[in-house]
Amino acid sequence: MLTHTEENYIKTIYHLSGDANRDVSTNGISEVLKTKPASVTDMLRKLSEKSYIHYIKYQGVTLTKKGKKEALQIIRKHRLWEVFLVDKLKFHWDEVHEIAEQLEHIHSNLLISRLDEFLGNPAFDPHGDPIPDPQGEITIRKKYLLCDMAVGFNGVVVGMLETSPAFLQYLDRLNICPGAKISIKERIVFDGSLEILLQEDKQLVISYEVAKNLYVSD
Amino acid sequence: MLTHTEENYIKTIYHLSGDANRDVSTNGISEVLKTKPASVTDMLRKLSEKSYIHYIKYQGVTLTKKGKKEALQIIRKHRLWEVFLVDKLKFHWDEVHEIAEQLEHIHSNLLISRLDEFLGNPAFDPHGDPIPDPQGEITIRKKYLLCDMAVGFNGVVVGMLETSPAFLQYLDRLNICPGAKISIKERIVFDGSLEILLQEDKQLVISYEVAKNLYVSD
DNA sequence: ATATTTTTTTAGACTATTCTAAAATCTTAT
DNA sequence: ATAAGATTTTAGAATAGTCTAAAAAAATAT
Repeated sequence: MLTHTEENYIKTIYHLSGDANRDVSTNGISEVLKTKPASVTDMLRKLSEKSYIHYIKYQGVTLTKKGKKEALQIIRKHRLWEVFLVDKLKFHWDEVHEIAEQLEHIHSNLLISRLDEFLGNPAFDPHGDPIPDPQGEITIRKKYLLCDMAVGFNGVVVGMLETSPAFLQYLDRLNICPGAKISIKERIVFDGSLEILLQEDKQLVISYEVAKNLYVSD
Repeated sequence: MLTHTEENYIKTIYHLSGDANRDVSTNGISEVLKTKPASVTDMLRKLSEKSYIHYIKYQGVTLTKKGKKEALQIIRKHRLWEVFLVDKLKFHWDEVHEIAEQLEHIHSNLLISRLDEFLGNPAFDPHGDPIPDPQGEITIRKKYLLCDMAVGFNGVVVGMLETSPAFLQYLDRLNICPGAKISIKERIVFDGSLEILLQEDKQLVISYEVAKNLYVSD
């Protein structure tokens, strides 16, 4: 069984390597995990021995099939717990990450399948990210920047490019959050701002700057 | 902040010392935690330095006020999670302990108060044990062995003396579980067996041997 | 009261994870 | 092509928690 630390490294490698399974750098990992590169090297040797990663000295790492499977299980747990925290315990979608970071390390398959069922088998977490199924399959949902969509577009908010507290607070004030329904009514040519309809009832105007930082999907 | 290990030691000392805050032995702790006495000694020195326990070499330990407060918080978390697992995720009351052992170490006061609220501020866990309130106060509920109660008694099952799988499985077959309402209709003089009414609708007879191992409260 | 047994502690060592400092390797700019 | 700079690895050490073996203290039995 993996330790919390090993799980965190695997998860970080997954996030850094992206869908394309690109090579991940030692420094990159150390930055995310706030450890020194030397510590990362030690762990990489260990994970390589346990065959969770492909690792060649000085050349970066990728996850093996086994490692990727493990990463997806951890992400599945993390995102299911986030849904629990937001849907059931009324947390704001923006304050659940740290708690889910702890909960994702609870070991019990039965717990996770029961939780999944209890939550109604959600496909996306409160940030709009897909929740891997028990086999590690994820529903890929193409996402676009709102600013690139045409008048008449109709879809849902699935995330933000910019994640500074200032931006998130502003969005919150506008009632824009992941999962919110959004459609484009008009584009103001003068400054690129958009007139939108939110949740099918609130009409408002958002600046091009805001639209440039909002991911949507249809 | 305490580590998982430190929390486990504090919790164990609390459980071993009981309400009366009796002195706890090094060997006793090592047995519960399945570590060697030498390891316990090391940890006791550490917890003593952090003033969670009163510790004099060769004389056993008790919790300080600070230690007891900490223990009660951990127990509060453990028992609230047990309620969650049974009430919401449909676990059997007898299979939740190990998972709760992990969940009790999640650090977030907000999480626990939200969970408490979500569960309807329960006073007892699925085993019938009291859940400390946020200040660490516990509702003490006097418990008796069912065999000692008179005909006409009316109350609830709050625990078992014997906890072997065989006994628990048998109780399960009879639908006797903590929280179940129970009243005594008649006592058979010949063998001490009891005719009882369970959950106000099921009438059955249980042996003296069974009644001797059932805790009840009114 | 003292010898024996049990309990507890000390001393020294191991594993996991981290660190610092220095060496090795790779990349980039000329 | 090579020097300078950046990245990565190695070497050696620290901390938390555990262990074994042996010493010290307490409890017990005659």
